[in-house]
Amino acid sequence: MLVIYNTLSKQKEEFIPLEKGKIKMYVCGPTVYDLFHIGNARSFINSDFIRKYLEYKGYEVSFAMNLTDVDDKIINKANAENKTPREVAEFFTRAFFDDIVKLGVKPATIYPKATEHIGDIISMIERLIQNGYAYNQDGNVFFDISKFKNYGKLSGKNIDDLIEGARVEINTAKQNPLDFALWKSAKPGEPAWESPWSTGRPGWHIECSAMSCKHLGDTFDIHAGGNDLIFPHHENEIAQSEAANGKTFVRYWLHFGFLNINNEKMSKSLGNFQTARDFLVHYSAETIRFFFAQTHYGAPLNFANEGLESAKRGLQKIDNLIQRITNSLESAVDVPDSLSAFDIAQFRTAFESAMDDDFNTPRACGVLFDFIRDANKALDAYPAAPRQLLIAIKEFLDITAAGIFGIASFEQANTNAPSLENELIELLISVRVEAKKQKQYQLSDFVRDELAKLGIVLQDGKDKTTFKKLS
RNA sequence: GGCGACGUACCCAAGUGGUUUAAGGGGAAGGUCUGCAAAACCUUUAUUCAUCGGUUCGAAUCCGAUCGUCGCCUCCA
Repeated sequence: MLVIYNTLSKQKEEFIPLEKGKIKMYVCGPTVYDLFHIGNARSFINSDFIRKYLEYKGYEVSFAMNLTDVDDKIINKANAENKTPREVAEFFTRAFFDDIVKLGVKPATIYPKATEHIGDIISMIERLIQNGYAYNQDGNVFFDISKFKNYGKLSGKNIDDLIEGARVEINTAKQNPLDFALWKSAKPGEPAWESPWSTGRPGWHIECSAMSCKHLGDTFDIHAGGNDLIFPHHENEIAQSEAANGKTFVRYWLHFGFLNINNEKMSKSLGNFQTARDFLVHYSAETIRFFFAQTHYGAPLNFANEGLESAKRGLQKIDNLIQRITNSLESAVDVPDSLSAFDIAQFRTAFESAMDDDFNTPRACGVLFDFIRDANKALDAYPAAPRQLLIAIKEFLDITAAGIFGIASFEQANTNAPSLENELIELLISVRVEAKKQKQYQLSDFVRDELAKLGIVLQDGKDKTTFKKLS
């Protein structure tokens, strides 16, 4: 049974999709005005874990992620760089896709863009006005939160407290300081579309409502995003969508904890961020994915060098087993009963029960490492590598480490399959073995050291020397 | 000011009433292997869960207080 913590109810709930076997899922995507940072990457990668696990469970997942390509920040950036907002948006949209692929994130089913849904947005606003939830003030349309009785149900805020809070800006055009813009009339030079109210552009929140409803339906299963979106963004999405459609908007809300740096939220406005692109110069995608997987998606996570180094080393344990399997598969012998001594099904069950419990990736990682330890032990028990056991171990790793987590890869494992390079290395190894036999240790150490300089590490085993290429 | 989250070993981090006298990763120590190393693998590493009270047959887990950290209330994943 899959259980998900729902922000709306503040508790774990059994997950039952609206339509059997199918899941409609929406994650708030980027505003394409800059490269995204690793804090943003945390949301994308956590969504990726969740999506891949749901697919592993056999669900057909329709996964939509919006691209906000019209926004103040894009306009500002364009002005600052003497470009059109469209050029800025297109440039960073491409950059987004490049980086997401490098991070090993499976592309969403659809990436709706705000600028391609202006018609849907306008018709949703029209419905809101018709239903009495919105008003036009000199070409600006605002949502009237006093008309929506459940306003605050997601974030647990009450309207009076919010009004008292000193931080709500007074905007005289609004009837209530908490009302928010659905449509903004454009200033000269800004991107703008014709509408019944003014030549202008959509407000921030409405695009998500219009696009998610269009592509996933008026009611859909999962909506995820960063913790900071709970209020006001998601609160406003609920108000708009439910006021326009008269139906429950989203059934399960999940929110990602922040990536902190020096125990402070990493954010564009604080300037304490590192772009994902820059990060990938120093570390692999597998490292950051594993680093994220070791903390629950909802908990805050401090981004520190120590933690990344620790993740990087931990990953080697997985790689070593993959390397071991890849190398020994060729010379493996048939041992049909080799499976009986090692109960893989038990690990599969443990892995699933961890993931079924609100996508508990840290616990699932624990299962993975228990598995690795036991798999090594099981293999040690055989004088020659048993094919059936190797295949079963590989299968488990393929599903978990390589598949759902994307923190390891059999494709990238360096094989000792014949290639000129590998044969040359083998030749040097046999020279070294010969030198060792004759106790010419100076020569054998020379071969070892020189190969090490080339990134090839020799591993003297019991009766065979193997090698490993460092990437 | 309002609302909320969190505080578990040297570091990171699961566990939220008995199967846990607390998973897993890093680190450290020991071992196997080795000419020596390295790598790899194996083993060990918290009677204790911020502090103090309380509830309970039984708590890291529930309740209260205290201290500390962080977030939202403004754009933000």
